[in-house]
Amino acid sequence: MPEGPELHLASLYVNKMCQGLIFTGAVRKSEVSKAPDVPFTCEAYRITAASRGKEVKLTLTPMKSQGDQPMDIVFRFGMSGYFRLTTEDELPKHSHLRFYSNEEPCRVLSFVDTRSFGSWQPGGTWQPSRGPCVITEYKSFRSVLMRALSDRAFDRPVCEVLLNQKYFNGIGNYLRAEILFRLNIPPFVCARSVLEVLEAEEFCENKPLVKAETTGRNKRVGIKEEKGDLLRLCHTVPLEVVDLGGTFYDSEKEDYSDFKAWLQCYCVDGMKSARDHNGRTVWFKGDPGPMAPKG
DNA sequence: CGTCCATGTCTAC
DNA sequence: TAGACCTGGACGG
Repeated sequence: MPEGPELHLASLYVNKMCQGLIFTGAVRKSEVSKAPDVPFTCEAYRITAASRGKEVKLTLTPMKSQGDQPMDIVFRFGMSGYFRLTTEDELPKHSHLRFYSNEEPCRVLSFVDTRSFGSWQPGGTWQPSRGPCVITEYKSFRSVLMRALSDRAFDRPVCEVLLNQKYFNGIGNYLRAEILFRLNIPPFVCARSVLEVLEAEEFCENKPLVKAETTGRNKRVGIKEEKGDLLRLCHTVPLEVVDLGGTFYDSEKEDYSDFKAWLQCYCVDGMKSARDHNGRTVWFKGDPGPMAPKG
């Protein structure tokens, strides 16, 4: 699950489910987790969440200022992380970090991570090597990127650069496929050649967001960029998944059918796939582009 | 039973 | 660039 949209949905989930809840006691770690202990204990505290790209920050806020300090914990989700609020009886398998409510019987907010590639950092801040969030910081995402095009990082194929979290914080393997597919951009063209022709942000900021279903009039007139350019789609395509959100993140039974129906390219029958230079599968349609790995 | 694959980093040679 | 870190589901024999 976890690319930018899932992390953002996770923050919405925590804020919704924990609104009005009071948590108490220590933050507890599973026996098997090798991640750091969270040295926080408090009689009564609240939990709120925020997301930035592929990170979620939980803020634990003591209710009475009796010397207890608030604490931030920054999570990365690896390949399988998510949050769930359950009763103690129904703790999910692989619940690795737990926050206990003061209810009777109590409920538990769990960080669940089957494969344990995820991580957390108590007292943490957003990872400095990661750039602005494509979902929540679009404007600065765009300006940072447009000012950085001389970076050798952009010598790489665009499909690989889209996974570089220094510039595309929140984009992952399914989003890169969906975004490039929408614009018919071959995955293995040089990233800089795609990006250097884009307009500076002031020209794009205030353009109205045109929905995928355009009017017949727009089609007839042939308005250019009705979908937006590559950077705009790095914002709007993840937002589509966020809007899908409730249906698969919020429900108890994991139902991916809406999400699967939303995918147009990633793992879709009839699409091509190839390994990129980092060994990850990239999905696309048509021409792979000139920088495709040989063999 | 086995092999391959997975929405991601992270680090060592 | 290759391997490490993990669990589990799909599929083959």
